[in-house]
Amino acid sequence: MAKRSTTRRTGIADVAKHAGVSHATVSRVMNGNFTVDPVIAQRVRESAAELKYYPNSVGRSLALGKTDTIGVVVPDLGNPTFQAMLRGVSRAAAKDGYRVLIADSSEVLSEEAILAAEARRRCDGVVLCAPRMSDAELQDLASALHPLVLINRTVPIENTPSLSANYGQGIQELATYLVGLGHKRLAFLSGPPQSASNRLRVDGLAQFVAEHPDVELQTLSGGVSFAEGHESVERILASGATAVLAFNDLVAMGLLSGLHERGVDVPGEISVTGFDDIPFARYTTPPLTTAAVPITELGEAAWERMKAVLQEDEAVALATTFSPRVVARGSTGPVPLG
Amino acid sequence: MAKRSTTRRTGIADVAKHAGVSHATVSRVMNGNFTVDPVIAQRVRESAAELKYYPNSVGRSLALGKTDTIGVVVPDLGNPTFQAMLRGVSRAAAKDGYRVLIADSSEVLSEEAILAAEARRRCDGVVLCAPRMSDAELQDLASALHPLVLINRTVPIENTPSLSANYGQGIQELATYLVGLGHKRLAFLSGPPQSASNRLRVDGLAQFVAEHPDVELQTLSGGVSFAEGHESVERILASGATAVLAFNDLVAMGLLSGLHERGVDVPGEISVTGFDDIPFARYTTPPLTTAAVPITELGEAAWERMKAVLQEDEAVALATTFSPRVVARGSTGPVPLG
DNA sequence: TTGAAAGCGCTAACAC
DNA sequence: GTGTTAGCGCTTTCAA
Repeated sequence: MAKRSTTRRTGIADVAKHAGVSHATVSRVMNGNFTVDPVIAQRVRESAAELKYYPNSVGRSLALGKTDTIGVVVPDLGNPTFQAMLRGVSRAAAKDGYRVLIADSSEVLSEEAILAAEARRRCDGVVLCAPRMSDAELQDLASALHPLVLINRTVPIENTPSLSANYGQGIQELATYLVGLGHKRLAFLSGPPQSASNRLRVDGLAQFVAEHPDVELQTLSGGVSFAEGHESVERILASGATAVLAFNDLVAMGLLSGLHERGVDVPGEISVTGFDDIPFARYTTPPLTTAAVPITELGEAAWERMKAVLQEDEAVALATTFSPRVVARGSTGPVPLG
Repeated sequence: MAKRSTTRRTGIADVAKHAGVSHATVSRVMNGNFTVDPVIAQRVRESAAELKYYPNSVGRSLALGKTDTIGVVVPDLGNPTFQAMLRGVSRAAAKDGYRVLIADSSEVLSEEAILAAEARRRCDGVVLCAPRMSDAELQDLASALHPLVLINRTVPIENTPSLSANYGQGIQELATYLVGLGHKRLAFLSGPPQSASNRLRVDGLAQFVAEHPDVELQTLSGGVSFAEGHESVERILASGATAVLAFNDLVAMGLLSGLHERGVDVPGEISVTGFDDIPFARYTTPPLTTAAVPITELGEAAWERMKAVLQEDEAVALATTFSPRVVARGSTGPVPLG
């Protein structure tokens, strides 16, 4: 038996009694079923309005077998990239009457699978943003999570669409751009080793170096945050590189800030690139050259795929890749002389 | 009758049958009720594991009359301030086993009340972040929304706690700081007229000016975004002010960027302050002087109040105010000579 | 066109 | 300690 709160909300039964009809009829009216006599329908609507009746969505969900809600699991709600994804998913889903339940794993790997499973239990499907778990674990979980959509993680799983940015291509284009400016000594400030998108960058750069034997590339362990970029200034300067590819814009901005404090001229003495093109990138000093990842669109596309899976659409695109676009701004320039 | 999908998930009845007990016993075991014989409990757990059974949370919610979910309504998911609030609420709620459903009104005023009401129908309570609706509308809605917690909006409503930053005090402290540096001609780049937090700043500045007759203050209509800050450069320069109080950090950063492009030295020729202390504020060039609003803590506190209301705690603090703290950085300096 | 009744999956009071 | 049963609030089939 249900615990009833002190002041019960008005239910379908109250409206039925007030309008002098059965609750089935009220249900029909509330759902716009036109088989109801217009006069009665009107009376029901008036009763509903008078009693301030709104259908209880839990009861509705139970009867309908759907919640009109999807779960979105993100590694860190404080990260602008995931915020933008979330916003894309949320706004797109809202247009179709769906809501988003958020699950923030706070970068705790062991929480991720649990959160995802829990989200799935409450929702009609789940979107996993850049999941940190292993391929094997993801494969295992997939069937329990279905409908499942992956963002920035491509794993071939049946019925599981994925949307991702082509980080490998993006970083290659940035490198190409730098080399075009005359740079031969590059440094890559890498992200977390377990990050799939970091691996894509590493692989992309490896390919780039293979194709450009005259270019020297050093990889320095970096991180994902301002602070980590800021802290790597000394190591970057010691590396002798004339251009730095930072893992992302945050790291690049931290680096820019650190270089500025040390009195190093950017791009006069060293060029810096970011990755993502977060909103702030254009407002750094100098403005940051970066690879723009259409991250909000990725989120929107994730919802479109989810919708298709929910509608059991047979023709769901499986893996979709978005190409980053180099945005040349002031933080990069010709290689310094001498 | 419920629409059943092609592959039904395993329900409590399946486990009951498999373990040879009643579904009530399964329920007891799943809820850690210790009145069950340990041997039987173990058998049930094994059956549940084997069948990969997880309780359906919609059924659970209906029976228990609660969803363990709260709704958070924000005016704009793209705004760092609301992102930080959301993160605070979400993480704090998660620690107590609650999840957050997001509702982004995209600054569309007419959507706000609808979204809030809809969120309330699906959740155990709602948190309204900086609601744009009128006091009257908010009053009307409050009882339907209860349990309700307000962030950055103080309206005396029974049972409705509110958490807010003291924007009036914060802007006065910034003004005091600037005047301490010798500035006498200030400009305020204001936010949206309908924003409650803007009004608090305006009122705070009015009081400040009243107490400092030697200080001249001009108010220029600004906005909330980078772009709007960037666009106001000319008007700021034309105003003749030696120090600018921007509505928030975003506007200040846009302004900083515009001034830099125009070759105006900050703080040599003009001082600029922001408001909020968003994560990027310390990384601008020069680093931004601002009033730090403990926004994530506001979100966390909002959850604590919500929890108290949900537990029908009699002693819920009603209006809690957080004081911003001036963070002096490089974007402000002594008034220029001559 | 409408109402009675079953059922969605679960919890909890009650009886044994 | 365990099963039976009655709901939680809604949708939908079926019969009238």
